[in-house]
Amino acid sequence: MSRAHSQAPLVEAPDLETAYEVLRERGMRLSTARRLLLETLYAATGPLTAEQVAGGLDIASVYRNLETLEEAGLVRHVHLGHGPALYARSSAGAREYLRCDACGAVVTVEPERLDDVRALIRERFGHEARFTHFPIAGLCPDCREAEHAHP
Amino acid sequence: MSRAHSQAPLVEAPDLETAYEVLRERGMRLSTARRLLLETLYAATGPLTAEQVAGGLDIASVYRNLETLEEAGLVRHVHLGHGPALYARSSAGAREYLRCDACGAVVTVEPERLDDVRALIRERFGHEARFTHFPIAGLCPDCREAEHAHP
DNA sequence: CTGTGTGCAAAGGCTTTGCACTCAA
DNA sequence: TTGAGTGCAAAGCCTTTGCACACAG
Repeated sequence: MSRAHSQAPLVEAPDLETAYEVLRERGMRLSTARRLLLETLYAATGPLTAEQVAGGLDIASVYRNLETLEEAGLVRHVHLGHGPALYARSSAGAREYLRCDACGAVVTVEPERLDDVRALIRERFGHEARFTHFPIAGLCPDCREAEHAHP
Repeated sequence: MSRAHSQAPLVEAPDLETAYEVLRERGMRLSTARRLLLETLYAATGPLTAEQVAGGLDIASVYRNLETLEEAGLVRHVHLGHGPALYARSSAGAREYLRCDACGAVVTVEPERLDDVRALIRERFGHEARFTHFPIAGLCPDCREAEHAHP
């Protein structure tokens, strides 16, 4: 599956032990691969591709597990432009993204900083906007200026 | 190429003849394939996949031409969720999109209706948001309600 | 011991590239 | 006539699936 899914409810697991506990509670096995993925994601400073997070594990298992961990609410993925999806632990602070179409620069922001944007969109369209899975696309300050210079 | 490109300046070509004229002015050939693609896109009521727009033409040529026509400012493509990109003539009225992550529903809106959203984002982040190439993702009214019911 | 999770291999969906031929200008 | 544009075939990138084996519980 993984097509057109609403996001699984996020789980607060501030550290690895808690994350393992979440898996146990769900009756999921704590395989070595699973531990490794979680370790990598918990150590990472930003979102990683499946390949980056793999670290020698088979890529098919990596995708399967990332999906599973996402269903468990421990992991989230985001599509930044073209290229592969990026994965991160879900309890990692800032979780919404802006991305420059021109240079690819990505800004991560806390959800609260987009609450009034969300409110405006919701008032007008009834749509509950979320920039966690797909970012706000557009032009970053630099590229906007550059485009203004050479139009 | 086609990676991380800023959008080509949009060209107003309200009808096929004008579109052909644009190509001529650019010194581009009016091949049968090119005519066919433009005819299909100008006849379409909504954005189409490369395959839908192909109509018997070789898919490689279709992609090549869609890119070329996009550079000429006559065509634009949008990525609605996963799945293939969708192409449309650029001078087709409404041009920004909202999309439901849960059910896949797409709403097309005129750029003006997002101007204040854009202003808010721009004030706060300096980012010039554009929902023409990647939509505003989130939950449509129905799915938001459904999620509220079974959380 | 059981069946969940694993690696390996292969396929699948979308898109791009290489190459020789064709046709618009 | 000539090189921009074409179809065909193949590859490329990211991701999923099928299957037999392995290991957590």
